[in-house]
Amino acid sequence: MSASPLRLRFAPSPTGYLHVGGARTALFNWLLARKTGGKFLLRIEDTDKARSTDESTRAIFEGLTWLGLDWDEEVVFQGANLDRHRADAERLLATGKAYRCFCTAEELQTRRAAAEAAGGAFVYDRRCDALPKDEIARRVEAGHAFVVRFRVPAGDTSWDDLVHERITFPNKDIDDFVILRSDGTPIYNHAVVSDDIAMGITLVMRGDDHISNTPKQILLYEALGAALPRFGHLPMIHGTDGKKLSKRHGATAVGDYQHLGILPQAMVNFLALLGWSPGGEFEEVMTMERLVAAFSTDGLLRKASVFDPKKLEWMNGQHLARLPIAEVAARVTPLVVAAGYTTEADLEARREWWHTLLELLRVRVRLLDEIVPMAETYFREAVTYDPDAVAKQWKDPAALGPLLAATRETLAALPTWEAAPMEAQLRALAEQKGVGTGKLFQPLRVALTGQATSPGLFDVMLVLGRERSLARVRAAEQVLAGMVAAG
RNA sequence: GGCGGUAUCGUCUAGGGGACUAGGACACGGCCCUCUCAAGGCUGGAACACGGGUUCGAAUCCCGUUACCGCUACCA
Repeated sequence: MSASPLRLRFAPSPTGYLHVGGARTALFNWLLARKTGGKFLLRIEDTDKARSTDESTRAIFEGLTWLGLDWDEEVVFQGANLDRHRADAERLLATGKAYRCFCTAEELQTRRAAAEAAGGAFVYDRRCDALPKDEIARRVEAGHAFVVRFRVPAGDTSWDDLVHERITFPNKDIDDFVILRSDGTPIYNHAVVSDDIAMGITLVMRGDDHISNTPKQILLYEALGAALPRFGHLPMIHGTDGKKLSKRHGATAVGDYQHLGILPQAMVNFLALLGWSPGGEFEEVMTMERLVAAFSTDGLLRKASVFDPKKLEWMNGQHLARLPIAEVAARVTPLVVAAGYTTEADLEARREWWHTLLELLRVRVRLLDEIVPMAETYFREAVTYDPDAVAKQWKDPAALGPLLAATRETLAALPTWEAAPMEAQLRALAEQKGVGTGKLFQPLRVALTGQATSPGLFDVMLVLGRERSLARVRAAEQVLAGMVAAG
């Protein structure tokens, strides 16, 4: 396509956390940069001093890093470019592309209210543009406050959007917008254009809530005599109720999902499929590498999509099941250590055992954190019995006690502690006792784990080890005996 | 209100005039597997917003309507 490498950017304002919508925008820019050998730049739009915080800036860095979206070159802080923004505005003033406006915010507010009351749309009437030169000079001399307004020329402004087709705005519908506040700081559209020009951005890919800003920005590029970049407007991401995603929908920051136990690769995969499709038949579960290879602006969709947490969870389960076990261990180890079950050194010492346990558990969960409670019983000496499991599986303590005793003796008699002979002997025992395997295995599961559900029984006994398994069965026998005695 | 954008199963999407009795995925139901729970396999219900055109033929092209979303600040 284009001969020179693409220069793309993600330009969030640090006024909150990294939102999933922003993350998706960043992802698409990153994907395209990596796919085409272009650059992916990061610019922090911190010109709104009142709302910008360092904490938010950090959250953006952390969020992007967690997702694996690394940026090229130095981070640009918009606030540091104030002098250039001002100089560009001065240049527009000098070339007659912009003019000073002395109307106060209060006056404007009143006129706007009046216009709306009359049922019409408010457009600035250019009264200050009609001021005589000497009057302007007099007011400036007298120190009257003024803003700088861009004089929107007549005509139409249009562009070929990368996602949409051609979009056209009649200039008459565009107000003479302010580019410099009375305190000399730039307004968004002006700062963006000034910075995008300075950064050499060749493709502006952002949310489609910026579509109506685009004609203003194009006009600014032209007035500044700069080459136009291409524009691409991505659809929004909505909540399950079809409304723009917000706090009401629960977790909206990527950090929220990180703490919920979502894997970054799952988040990336899920987000990539919101507003983009490789087209045709395709496997939905993809690695970063595959996404980069498959990504193309041709597959960009125009319709807003709904963020479905259920599908994200499913996606996470898929990635969790495919991840190399060492990576799963790296992520779960801190969690079980934090839960107080064990220490990192202990897990390192019995790495193989730990990995075996994780293999058994990971396929049964969708979120990383869900592994933690499941793993607990394998770290404890004694079993904590789940009341529901006991109520369901230990209904007949008098009959069960002897059966578990027989089970324990059978297991204890095994020359080796291996799954196959274990299973063969226990099945034989069930048959000999005239009970279905379920009638034997289910109560035994409760005896071994305290739970009604668990990985396969023989896997459980292997992980537990011979001594602990036998001890737990014996403990269960005692509990059952107590139940019989208690009536 | 004005301007702009969008419109395929509940959700994510395939589809770019005939291959569509509209395909896949998530979710939901059933069945299989089975010591439980998952995973996996099979399977069921479920959609082209509406109305006009264009065409031999429209989910696909055009127009209108409706709905939804965004913008409409000396916010970003």
